[in-house]
Amino acid sequence: MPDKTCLAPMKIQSATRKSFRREGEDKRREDLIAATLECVAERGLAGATVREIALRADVTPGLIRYYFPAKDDLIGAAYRAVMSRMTVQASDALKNADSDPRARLSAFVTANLGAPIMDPHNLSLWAGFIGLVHADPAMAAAHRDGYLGFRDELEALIRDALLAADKPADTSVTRRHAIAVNAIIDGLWLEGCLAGDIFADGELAETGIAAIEAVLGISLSIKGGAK
Amino acid sequence: MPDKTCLAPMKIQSATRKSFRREGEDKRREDLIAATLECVAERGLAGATVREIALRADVTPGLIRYYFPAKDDLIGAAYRAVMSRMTVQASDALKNADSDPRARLSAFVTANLGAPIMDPHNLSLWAGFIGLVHADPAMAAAHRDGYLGFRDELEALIRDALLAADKPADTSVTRRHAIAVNAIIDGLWLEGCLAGDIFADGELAETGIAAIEAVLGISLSIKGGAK
DNA sequence: CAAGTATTTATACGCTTGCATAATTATAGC
DNA sequence: GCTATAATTATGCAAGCGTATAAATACTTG
Repeated sequence: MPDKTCLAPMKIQSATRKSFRREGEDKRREDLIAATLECVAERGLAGATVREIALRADVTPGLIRYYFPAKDDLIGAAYRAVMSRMTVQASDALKNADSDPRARLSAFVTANLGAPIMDPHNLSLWAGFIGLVHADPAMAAAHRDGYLGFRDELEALIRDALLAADKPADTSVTRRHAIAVNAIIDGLWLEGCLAGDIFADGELAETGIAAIEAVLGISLSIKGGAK
Repeated sequence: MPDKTCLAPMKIQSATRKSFRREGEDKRREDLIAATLECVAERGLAGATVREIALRADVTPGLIRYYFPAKDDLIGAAYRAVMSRMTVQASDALKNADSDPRARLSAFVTANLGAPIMDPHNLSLWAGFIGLVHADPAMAAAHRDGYLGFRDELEALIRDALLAADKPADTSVTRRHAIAVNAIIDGLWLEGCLAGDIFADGELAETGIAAIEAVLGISLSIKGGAK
């Protein structure tokens, strides 16, 4: 039994070696993260194997370890990417929004309860990661930061909206309101992601805004078209 | 190199063979499911391997396949067990509750937003399974059934509470209310499971009831201690 | 108490996984 | 253009996975 590994001439093997380009570090990291998200979205977290990710990124598995010390680091980076993407998309909605604080809160809610944030893929990703949070302290910390950041942003919007409606807006009241409104958004987001097809278009956003108006005791629509 | 498998006398090997008892079929299934839930709770879905589950159930891996054709069947059974357990616990709270519909709704909410339902382990389990729902149609159906069942129960409670407060309770209004209240419960449950330690005891339940009162426009506390 | 059967263990196979390491190659700087 | 180096591929390994199957054993039934 001849040892092919030693006997075979090197040049012959190299004829079929894959050609490649050197990409910038940032580009590669982004590509790998994007490929990871594709895998998770399509086949769940279990489908995001090193080999499958590499395949999607048109790269060899080994390269992943060149950019990420361990697979978990890539997974964690992907998680942060999803959360930050959703955060940015929601914040973007504010940039193009009216200047009235109530309209801004309304726009924020609508953005979170519509495409592309309210998407089954996002839920799949989010859920998959949450399942790990309990075991991995580092990811737990990352998650808590994201959650608190979201709630803080929400609390600021709520405070401004309350003030604009001449309502009291102490920290004690805005805190509790933020918790409740956050729950409404999260809960409806969940429902929409899980079974979006059983709801009419925009129904969840409307329901959410109505519920939030009730909780805050103010109207979020600017009557009379004030500037 | 002698072939131990063939040369070794059988009797010697059997000296260390594990002794066992034959349990009833139901008992074994329950034990296996319980062991599965332990694994998922402690180390995530990925930690629920056939071998680990068998270890916890004090059983050999092979036995699992005797009761469940494939591992996925066990996982699915475990998922259904969790959901049904939570549903039953919430319904139990109603059995011991006041007869006033408003108090019943209040008790239902409180039960869902406290121990043992609002527990990080339950979230871990739930999230892990949700990650699979997207890929597995059978589990997706199981999940949707559970969700709609919960919402239907909630809608009935809401209708009764509204009627008790002399408020209109058409299907069109109860449906939307059920969606909103469901979101509040889910959202707060989520927050509590993920970061229960940053909330005071009972804070989430109180917040939830206050928010629901606002949404429904009724009070859930029976003033004057009516029977 | 003997025989039969349902339950349980034991063993092993084939596959996939994450990770390590050495060989190769594209690119940048002199 | 040459050379050094960083980026990428290729190869392989050890461990763990789910699953298959045969042997062993506890219980049931007569």
